[in-house]
Amino acid sequence: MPLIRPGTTVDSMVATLADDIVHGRLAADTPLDEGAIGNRFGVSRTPAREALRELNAMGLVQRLPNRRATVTLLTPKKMREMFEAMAELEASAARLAAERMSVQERQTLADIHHKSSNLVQRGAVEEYKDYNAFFHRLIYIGCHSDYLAELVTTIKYRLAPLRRAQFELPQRLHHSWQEHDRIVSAILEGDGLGAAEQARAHIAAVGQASTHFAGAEQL
Amino acid sequence: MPLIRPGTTVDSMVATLADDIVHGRLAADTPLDEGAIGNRFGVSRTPAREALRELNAMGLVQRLPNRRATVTLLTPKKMREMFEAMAELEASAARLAAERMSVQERQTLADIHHKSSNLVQRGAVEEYKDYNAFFHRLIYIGCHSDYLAELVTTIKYRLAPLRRAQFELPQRLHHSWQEHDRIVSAILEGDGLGAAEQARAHIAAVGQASTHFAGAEQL
DNA sequence: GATGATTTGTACGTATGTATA
DNA sequence: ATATACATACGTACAAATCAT
Repeated sequence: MPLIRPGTTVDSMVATLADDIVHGRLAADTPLDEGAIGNRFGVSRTPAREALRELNAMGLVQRLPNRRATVTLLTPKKMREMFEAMAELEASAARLAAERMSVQERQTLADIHHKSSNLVQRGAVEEYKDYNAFFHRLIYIGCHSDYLAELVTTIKYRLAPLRRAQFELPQRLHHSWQEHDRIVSAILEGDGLGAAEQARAHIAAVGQASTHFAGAEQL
Repeated sequence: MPLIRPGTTVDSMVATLADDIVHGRLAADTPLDEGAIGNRFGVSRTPAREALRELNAMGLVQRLPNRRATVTLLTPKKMREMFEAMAELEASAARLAAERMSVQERQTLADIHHKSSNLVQRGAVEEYKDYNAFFHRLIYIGCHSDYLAELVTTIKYRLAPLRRAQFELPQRLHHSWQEHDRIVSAILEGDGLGAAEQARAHIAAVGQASTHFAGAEQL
């Protein structure tokens, strides 16, 4: 008997479709027909319909009564507001991490951060993306609030299609590392306010770099 | 043709059930049978099932594969984390409000706040609850971020069953007003950091007062 | 444990609402 | 503007999983 329950049909459909949307394989405004979705996964309309409802609740899909569902189109205004909220939550997580991280946790953060300077010098974009995800995850863990971590992770996920392109900008890798450096310093010093401020500035920069490619007007 | 679309069956079921849960008419851990829910609203299992999925996405209902859904039971840990996240988001909203509110918006906030001191002196608990909701809404509007406002509103909604009892504590009305007073002062002065700090402290106090009745151990 | 009752998961059919020629 | 095509909303049926005895 498996300890992990065999994910239901709908769950796996949701996971696949969410991934398609977040990776841009399903473009914004694409109509999502219940029947077509069902066919794609070899099931009837019933589970397809439930998957669409779930995706709608996540904000990835738009649903109106008696109308076809469509992939959510983020307006520039909404993008800015989501990056702003993400910045605020990252700032909160960084502040709490500065106050609450154990010695061990601080050590690990400092370690992986310093090792990553190597990636910047080599211009290893793909590897840096992985490191970057890990860096932020360490802060979420360090803030010792699963709920806060979940909130910010959810927003990040929805913004993933935009954030993906940021490291194509020249110098962005370098700047990102420097921003991380300031966050790490503040956290190691236990400077909560400083960590919050640096984290907020970091995400603001990410937002700038990301929306630069999304055709969104800057604030 | 109505400008407002006639909400679907599922939507109204969700609204009713959410209200029942949030107002405590459906206690935590109550099993929610698909068939029973359908009967209650005079519909078949299909819409009932979709309503439960929706409530699950909102966090109000717990669903496991092939098992009955139940009303979500908040653990003390989760409660604390939710109040903490709410405090952080309220702090962010207050900070942004201090920076962005128009003269008119500041005027309105100051007005209704000062008028409310009357309610405190009269001990008008029910009226104070209404004023309190309005006070916070003005700050959400003043932060000029619909998305941030939506985030904090959602969390507040889920914590409503706990928050409801807070004003039963002796002196809580009085303290609440004083906390509001410090927030208003900071906002009127355009002191973003101060407003954030006071808002955070306010929600922390709300959390203390609320969980006091919920049997949750204090931090 | 095995068996019967209950409940969920999925398929499919029909009615109704929306879009399009 | 009407009719036709099409998509969704909901009901019903049955298989599979879970629970209770």
